Amino acid sequence: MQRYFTITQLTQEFDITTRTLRFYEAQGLVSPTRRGRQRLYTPGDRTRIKLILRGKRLGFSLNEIKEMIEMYGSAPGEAGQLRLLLDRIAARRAELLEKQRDIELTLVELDDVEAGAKARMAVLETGPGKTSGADAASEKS
Amino acid sequence: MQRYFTITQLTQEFDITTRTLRFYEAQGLVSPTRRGRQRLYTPGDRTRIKLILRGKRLGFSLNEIKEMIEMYGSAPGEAGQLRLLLDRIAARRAELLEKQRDIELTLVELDDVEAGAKARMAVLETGPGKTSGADAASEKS
DNA sequence: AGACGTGTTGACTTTAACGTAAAAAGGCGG
DNA sequence: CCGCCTTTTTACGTTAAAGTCAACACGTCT
Repeated sequence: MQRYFTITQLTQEFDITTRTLRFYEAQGLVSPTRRGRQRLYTPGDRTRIKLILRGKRLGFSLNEIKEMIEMYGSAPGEAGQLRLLLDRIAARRAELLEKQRDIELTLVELDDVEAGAKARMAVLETGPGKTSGADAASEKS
Repeated sequence: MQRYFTITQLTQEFDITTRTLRFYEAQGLVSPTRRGRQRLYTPGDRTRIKLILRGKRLGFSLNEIKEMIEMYGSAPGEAGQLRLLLDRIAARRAELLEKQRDIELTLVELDDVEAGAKARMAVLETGPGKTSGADAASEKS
């Protein structure tokens, strides 16, 4: 079990550049310890990086991701702070649910396009008889 | 039933600026017709705009969105083109499914954080007895 | 005709998220 | 000790996606 990761190990694992990791550090998203000048990433840092990349895949900005990560480590004690935290959680959850709906809609549409394409493929293979005019433009509210 | 939308109608409906719509037009994402110089958006243009915004919410770039929209309108006839189209559809679907998984993971984590916060709230309300050391840092592979 | 609101075009600026290049500092094998 | 490699720091460049600003073109209300 390896205690620390070097920067290049992580860049290879996640297919990113050193520039990216240093940039994330400059933005306060990770804070690797140092041996002299050299950065040493703990397994904890590594999971934070995974969280960052996941956030990016979902289209969140680095600032938003930073907020979310800070939620994770937060143990603010005070009641007002907790209320605020709960609000932020609710907001994020709403965004995520919207994204879920967006994805499902998009998947359905992709299915439609694929079905149409496959139908045309079939026609081409069996020899073009007569072009069927089934063109679903899908114009809803 | 209104035949056309003006640019400001759409900016108000979707909460974007005129600059944005003109930019999308410059990128070839929409092509409103003109009455003189003025842009007139059809219901079809309007749905395209909805598609664009949905794509943005999912973190796709305008170029990616353009590709996807072009898939929709595509009836390329030729077999090679259709193969290529099917490949692209498969690729997009894979991305979307990954995003789905990412979202589900994130939702679970949000649930965790929320549960922790609510627990601390409860302690604060009933009067702090003794701080329970149940701190789930969640360090998985 | 004058003023007003709305729309258009063009140019310049901004912001996020890195890329790229230069120079110096360790560490390490021969 | 020397050369080589990785890492670091600093600084400037780039790209996508708009924002901002200025000036001009319409239709129209009065």
